[in-house]
Amino acid sequence: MKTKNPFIQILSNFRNFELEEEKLITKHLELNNYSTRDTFLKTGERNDQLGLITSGVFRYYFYDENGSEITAHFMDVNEFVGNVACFFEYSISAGTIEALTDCEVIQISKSNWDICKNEIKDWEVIFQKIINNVLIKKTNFQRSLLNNTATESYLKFLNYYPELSNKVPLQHVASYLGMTPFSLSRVRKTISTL
Amino acid sequence: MKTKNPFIQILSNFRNFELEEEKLITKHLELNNYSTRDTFLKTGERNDQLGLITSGVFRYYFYDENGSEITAHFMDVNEFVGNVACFFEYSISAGTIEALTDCEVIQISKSNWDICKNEIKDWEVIFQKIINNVLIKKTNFQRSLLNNTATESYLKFLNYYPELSNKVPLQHVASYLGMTPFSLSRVRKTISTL
DNA sequence: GAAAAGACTTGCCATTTGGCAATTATTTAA
DNA sequence: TTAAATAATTGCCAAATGGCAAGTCTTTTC
Repeated sequence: MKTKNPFIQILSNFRNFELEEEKLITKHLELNNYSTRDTFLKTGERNDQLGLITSGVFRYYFYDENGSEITAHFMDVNEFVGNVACFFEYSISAGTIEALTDCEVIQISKSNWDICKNEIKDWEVIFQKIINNVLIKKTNFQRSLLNNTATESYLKFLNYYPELSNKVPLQHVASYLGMTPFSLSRVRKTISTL
Repeated sequence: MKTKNPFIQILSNFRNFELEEEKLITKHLELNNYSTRDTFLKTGERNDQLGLITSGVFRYYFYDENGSEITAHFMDVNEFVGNVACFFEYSISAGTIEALTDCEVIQISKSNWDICKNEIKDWEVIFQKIINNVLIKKTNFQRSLLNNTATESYLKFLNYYPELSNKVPLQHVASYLGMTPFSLSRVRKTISTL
């Protein structure tokens, strides 16, 4: 039996599709490869692609009011890559999405997405639910960072995203957790001697 | 001309409703009053009500792994009150929603919501979008707290939720921002002398 | 309206984290 | 393969925040 397209697999968690529907969806998807440091989306651009990561890691970063670079999200295997707010609202991205490793992505353009929306029942709701779940998870995690020490935050990160710590440079993890690279380096040292 | 029901008003930002639809929706809504310190939802309960706040403020709080009480959300006028994750998934709430002032709420039960879902086109998508927007806003705000000093965080809070600072006890704002009440008290002192 | 309970402020000191410079390790590019 | 650039570590000190106790102010309750 042929292995299912991972993109459809994710959607299938919310509803089963007829073979005809699967074909239609597949026809509107595109496989893309990114090398380390390639960008999926740049600041100021409209985000007209949404992709499911089948290998690799991306990060989303922007510059805050002091000009400091802040890594606000990581996007890992089996997660969607894209600035979802921009994708759905045709708005302009305030940050950049960059590949931290070589990546493979199954992606759909906004125009193809709109076609599927008209053809496939529940299409929009399914995506909304997926995004909702991601956001709820993310909000809860960020909330937990606010009331923790640096060490606790990093331990939670390790627990929450066990895959990421090996793939992502320390400086970006530090930024993501809201601490300096110096602090994170010290935290790691402390943890390693436990 | 009769003033529109605020609940329908909010939904109308996403789609216009026929008069018949509005009647149907209204029929499934209920007006409720809460006194200060009444609970909308308790830890361990299933959240089968979703409400639009027409006056007053609620907070959502839970106890973290150290047993400290953490205020994770405020819900103000024109926002929805409820644990949305629980509402849509019939799951059990990990925290309590409590009225911080006397409140008036237009609410809908899950069973009535389900009825509307079958009767009103786009019903589910509209709610998903509303929740999505709230979550995106919340995530961005929380993210900004991670890279700020206590004073900056409080100034952002004032800017972001200008109404709330007068209505909400200091201790809960402090918890929300991830600092101690002592620190927030000092921050306020500093700010007042600027 | 008085007593009690709870919330907020402030001082003092401890702890945590940040900032910067110097050093080492790792990655990139020629 | 080597030189250059970038990233990570570590020491030292400064700044920010936390913890606790005492005192004041506010709210609740009887």
